[in-house]
Amino acid sequence: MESKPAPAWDNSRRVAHLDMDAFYASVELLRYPELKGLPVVIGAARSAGPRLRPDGTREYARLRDYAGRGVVTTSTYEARALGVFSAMGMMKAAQLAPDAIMLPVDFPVYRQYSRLFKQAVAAIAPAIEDRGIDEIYIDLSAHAEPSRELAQRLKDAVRGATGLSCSICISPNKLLSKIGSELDKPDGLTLLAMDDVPTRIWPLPARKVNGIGPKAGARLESLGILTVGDLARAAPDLLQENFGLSYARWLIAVAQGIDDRPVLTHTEPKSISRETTFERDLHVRRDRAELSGILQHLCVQLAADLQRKGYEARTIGIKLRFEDFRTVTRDVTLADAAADAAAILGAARVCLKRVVLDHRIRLLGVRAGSLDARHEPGDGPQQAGHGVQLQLC
DNA sequence: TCTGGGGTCCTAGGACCC
DNA sequence: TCTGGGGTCCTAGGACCC
Repeated sequence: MESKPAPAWDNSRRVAHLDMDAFYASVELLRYPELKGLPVVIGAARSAGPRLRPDGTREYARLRDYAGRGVVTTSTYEARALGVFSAMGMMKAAQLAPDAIMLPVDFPVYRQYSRLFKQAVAAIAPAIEDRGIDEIYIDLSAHAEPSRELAQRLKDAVRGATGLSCSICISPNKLLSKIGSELDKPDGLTLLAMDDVPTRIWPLPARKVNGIGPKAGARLESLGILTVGDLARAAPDLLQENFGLSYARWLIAVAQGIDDRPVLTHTEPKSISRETTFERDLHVRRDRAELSGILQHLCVQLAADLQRKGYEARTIGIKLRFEDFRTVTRDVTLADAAADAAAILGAARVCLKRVVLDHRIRLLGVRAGSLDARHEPGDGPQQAGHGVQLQLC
């Protein structure tokens, strides 16, 4: 019995990527079925939901009525057909689709549906990696059932638990499954094997690869590399000159569909943060009181998050975004880990003093990093995140 | 019509220690 | 006086993702 080194990829692995279709929008359509078939845009956290008319029908806000700094969180496929996509400014979306229905985001409801679909999947396949509210990876290597049947069973379970459709791809790794789950959206079911890479992956734009973002995509394009296939044919030296050794190596592997990352069923958080973009840019001196109050509020919220989740932080950081969109961060390591608002605020103020404040500010954030699991209650005095005298700036 | 909020990972320089 | 290499921590910024 010889022991062979692990191959660069393992065809015996089976990994699924499951992605809910237009998740927030689809949840809203369950609540407001009369909106089915219409362009609907979810965003505008500060706006109100639909109003009930005296005759019992609902009156919805239109995108044209929007004024503010929000971005589109999700849109229905009908809105996407009009050019409205996630992360687009709501004001721009309003230009493209003024008559589209506008709804505020309702995270508690989406989280509830998120739990429902993940529980339904877990009942069939428990090795799940959480990738946010609307998508997961699933390690199916231990299952015997053929991929198509298994994928269909997962989709049926999700629909049964939530009434919602999802798209799923099963392949030998996370990279391919992530790409594949998009190929047949919505309500998709895609199976990919390593042999399919040249025919099904190479024709795709390089930007479809998870990890090739706007910057790398543009750089690749400037080199004449438009598709994954172009990437597979690119000279390694050219890639290394432009992206550095480690990213170049990763690009080369990715172009062959190679990805060894395991499905991580449990991870500890590395940081917890709170930030807010103001409705108008604030002036450091003239709006000092308001800024102070916002900083204090963020610290109280962050302390509550830490305590609820059972962590304390050894570093505290701030984030500022100026009116010109320039972003700066500062952070400081504490002598003792902390989870209380007063300590966080004190550290945030230390950070703030290290920033030259010569522009109006549009965003302020506070971050807790280097997290440790907190001692069990009863180990010592725990400070509450409220009721403390907070003196600011 | 300027661009949310919550994260992860990587790079890189300097401090500091052995 | 000048000269090392390695390891780790701290800090800042940036790319990327959902």
